[in-house]
Amino acid sequence: MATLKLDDFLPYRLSIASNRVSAAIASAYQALFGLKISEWRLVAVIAEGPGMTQQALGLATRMDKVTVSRAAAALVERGLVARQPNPGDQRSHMLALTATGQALYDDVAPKALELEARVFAGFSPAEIKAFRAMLDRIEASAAPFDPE
Amino acid sequence: MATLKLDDFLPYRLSIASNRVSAAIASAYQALFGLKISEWRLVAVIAEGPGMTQQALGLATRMDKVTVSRAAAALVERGLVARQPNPGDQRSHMLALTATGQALYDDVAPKALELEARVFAGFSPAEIKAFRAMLDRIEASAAPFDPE
DNA sequence: GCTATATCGTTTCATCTGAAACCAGTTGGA
DNA sequence: TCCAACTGGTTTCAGATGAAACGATATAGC
Repeated sequence: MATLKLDDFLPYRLSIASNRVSAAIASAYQALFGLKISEWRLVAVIAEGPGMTQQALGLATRMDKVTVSRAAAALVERGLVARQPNPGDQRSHMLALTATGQALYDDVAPKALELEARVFAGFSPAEIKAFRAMLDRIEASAAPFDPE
Repeated sequence: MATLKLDDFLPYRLSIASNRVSAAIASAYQALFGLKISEWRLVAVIAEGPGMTQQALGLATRMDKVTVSRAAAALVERGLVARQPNPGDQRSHMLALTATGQALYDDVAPKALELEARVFAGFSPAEIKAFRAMLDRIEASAAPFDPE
């Protein structure tokens, strides 16, 4: 009979570790900038490459279009993001950071990197590289089940 | 100015990988056995060591007591778990698998291990060991932020 | 061109989640 | 032996989530 110790079950460990990290990040962003993770992700991607539609943002952040829609609305509401008309398609808009949004990003990004550094403190660059590579492979091998 | 590519941000990658794996497992359990992940975790822990209270189960599964309460109620309702009185404390019960519950567990456990194997296919034992160790360290270094 | 179908984004709704209030039972201190 | 404070567990409530329905625009086939 197969026996299974929950603590040895990798999907469980992965989930616990990920939830802890997410909770840490979420509360830091919320406290420091009033941003939810979904909003922060949008800001980061828009900063990388302005002028994306929500659909493109959804792909880039792997988030549901509903989540993107709500996060974008919140950012526009707060004046961090502006919508420009999309000449080629009137259903969508191009999103870009406002000056305020850019300033916020310039403020948030270092904090994010610092948090990351804190969580992964004590890992050598080689270990981090290996970890990243494993996440890629896991993501790929679990993707088929995930409709998205 | 610090720049941050979302795709290079480890907490993000960790979250995506974990969510994919969880989604895969959740849908498999739901389809095969009608179990949610919280319910499955309870079954696994109760099988390991019967006669635990919900409070102990919460610690063992790192789940909220509300989640444990609901999962336990569902399992009792389905006749997979039975509550025995706890002689030392009438507020709580000792939970154990029924024969049906045990049979289900015997059925579920191999499938779980198989799914895990599929997701982590292509990883050497050494890689898996290293990965597990990194998850432990991440969990520990993110824990201080997490009130639980 | 005109209609059928597909797509972008928002809204609705049903579900899930955990914080806080709650009830029942337990414990410690006067 | 009381009663105040505490603990195990359930219920309530408010917020978050995503599937499905929707409105508006785009596109393809005729």
